[in-house]
Amino acid sequence: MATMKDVAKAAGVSLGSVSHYLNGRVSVSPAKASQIQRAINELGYRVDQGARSLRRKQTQTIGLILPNISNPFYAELARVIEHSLWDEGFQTFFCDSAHDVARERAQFMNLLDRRADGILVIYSSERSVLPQLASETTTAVVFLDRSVEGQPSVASDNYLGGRMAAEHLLELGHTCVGALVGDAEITNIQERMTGFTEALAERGVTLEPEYVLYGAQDLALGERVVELTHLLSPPTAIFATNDIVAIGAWRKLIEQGCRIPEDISLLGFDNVEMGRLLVPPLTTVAQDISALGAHATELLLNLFSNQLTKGRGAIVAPQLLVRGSTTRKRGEGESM
Amino acid sequence: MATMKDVAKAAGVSLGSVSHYLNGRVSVSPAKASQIQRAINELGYRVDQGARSLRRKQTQTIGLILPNISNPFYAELARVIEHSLWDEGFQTFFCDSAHDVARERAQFMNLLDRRADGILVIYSSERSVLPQLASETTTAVVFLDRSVEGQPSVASDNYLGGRMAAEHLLELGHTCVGALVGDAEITNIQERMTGFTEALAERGVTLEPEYVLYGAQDLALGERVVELTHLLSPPTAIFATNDIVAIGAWRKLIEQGCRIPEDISLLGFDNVEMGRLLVPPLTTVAQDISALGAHATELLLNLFSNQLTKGRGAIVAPQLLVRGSTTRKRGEGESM
DNA sequence: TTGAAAGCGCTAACAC
DNA sequence: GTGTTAGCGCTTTCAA
Repeated sequence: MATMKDVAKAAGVSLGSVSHYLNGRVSVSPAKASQIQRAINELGYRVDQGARSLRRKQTQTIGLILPNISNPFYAELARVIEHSLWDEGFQTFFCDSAHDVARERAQFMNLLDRRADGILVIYSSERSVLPQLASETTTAVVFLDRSVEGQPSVASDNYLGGRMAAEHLLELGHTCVGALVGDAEITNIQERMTGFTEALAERGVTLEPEYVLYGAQDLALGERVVELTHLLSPPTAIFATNDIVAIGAWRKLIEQGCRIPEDISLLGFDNVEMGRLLVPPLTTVAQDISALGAHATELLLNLFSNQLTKGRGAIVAPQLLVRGSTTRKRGEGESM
Repeated sequence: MATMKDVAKAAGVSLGSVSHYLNGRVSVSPAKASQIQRAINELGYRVDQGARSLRRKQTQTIGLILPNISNPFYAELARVIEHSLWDEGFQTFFCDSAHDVARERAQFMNLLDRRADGILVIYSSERSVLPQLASETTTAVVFLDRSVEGQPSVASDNYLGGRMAAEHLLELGHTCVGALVGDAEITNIQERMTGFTEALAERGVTLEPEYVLYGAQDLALGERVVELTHLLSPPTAIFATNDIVAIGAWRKLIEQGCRIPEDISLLGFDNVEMGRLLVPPLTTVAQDISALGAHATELLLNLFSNQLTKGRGAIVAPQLLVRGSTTRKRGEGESM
């Protein structure tokens, strides 16, 4: 592969002139410029970004660590992030941690070794060591989808989202509600549940412990919804802390011949595309993925270019999307 | 950040010894080794992979270009690939081309500039210039999910998959069938349709032009399924060339009060997770994503490490997954 | 075993 | 404007 030296020789100029021509910071005469360009074309010369990075001490790369790219919520976030990063001239190093704390740690260190200019992380679990590692490095790190104490982080207002879910159900007249809680140890899920229960409590409704099921954030948890419908006095509405769980519940309920929303209202969180496609489509608390991604990349880029202070972050407002899976409690009139 | 030079000074040894210790190819005395290790710990030294790459002329990075990470089929493929690459000591540069030929081209060149050891590509459309660019570079490139003439490529046996779909429908007694064809210009889709129509033809069934709808590979195409059901003699079974399209059709049919599979059988291709979750679950021709990913990474790694010849590739067998969305044609007996 | 030194491909002072 | 040069952090030959 041709180097700058080869180009200089072919064009009959000095190495420095080629560099100047390429970087445009120091001007070169039109005559030399065209000679250089011709040599570049002839040799098919391409700058070596690695060598350039070594000198400039800037790699123009960003690392992205997330738990599972097959989760459509993370995939969409990754898409948005890659786009804005690319538009800003950065390449994305993609790391799928597979919900594995050790792997995640190794990926983080690897990113540091590669001198990534910054790292975006959606950590895998509360046992993650990344918040700790982030506080020990000088590399810019932004946490996404979870709020991390003392570290820059960008997340939805999960508490508010939880409240929105509860308020929607209350307005529809539901007073006996259940919940499916996936990955309850993760702070964002806790915030959703706090918002949900507090809003219920304010209207005198309590979420009874036997009406709450805990588990991993997956379809299997949703399918356990039957444990709720088999209760003596089954709930008339169910809140799932994320759409995947809600979809698992949807599937099980339909299979059991249960009508949604006539027999039971179902409400999710995230606004994954698939929820829209169900029949009936899933009512959900939508996270603004574009805003999440935009804020995260902007914050990260500011962090290492403008030397912004660490510890700042952004909270993105969620939005209730009322679709077909929730309706007024049976027997309830139209009056509030 | 500490450099090797700093470590050498702190340990009281030469720069070379530190390098030797780190790389383990030249042995150092136990005494020096422990001094060096101590210095490394004290300084929190981490090797600079960029500098190492410049010397070794190997970056241990692979580029992955795909049209849209939000497509669950590509997401799953990306997941599998990132995993095997990581296990082999490679980092993945992720590029989402957004189905944009110009963008895809820029990403490819960028990967070349970064001296990625290899590039894995699922190109965006038949107008893609990547097959051409790949033939002009010495960097290892493997095409995925599409067969490219004269270039190493890994794909499913789409022709066979198309045949499987047709044979399944024929065995169920369907003789009046329709098809929803997404992205018809892409070779893999053409192969699916060729297999499908040929297998039908062998049993004397023809796929009439008015029973075939063309469009982009998305939900909207699926929703146009009503154009088929409104025909005077509507098809009793429909083949969608991929699951996303099939899901769009599923949704529309259910909405219209059409019963699946009693009124109409529906068959997809890919085996996206969501298909399994519908009620009834979608019968589909499954692509073996793990095998696709494993073959692709293995081929790519061989290409630049073992200097294998270009032009080789792999074909992965698909598998018919009979689920609830297809059934025997109404009025047909159990006999074949 | 150890260390000195050349150099990977590039940038950016610096002097002309 | 142009060329020369030091050096980014590392690997690797080569002598000692």
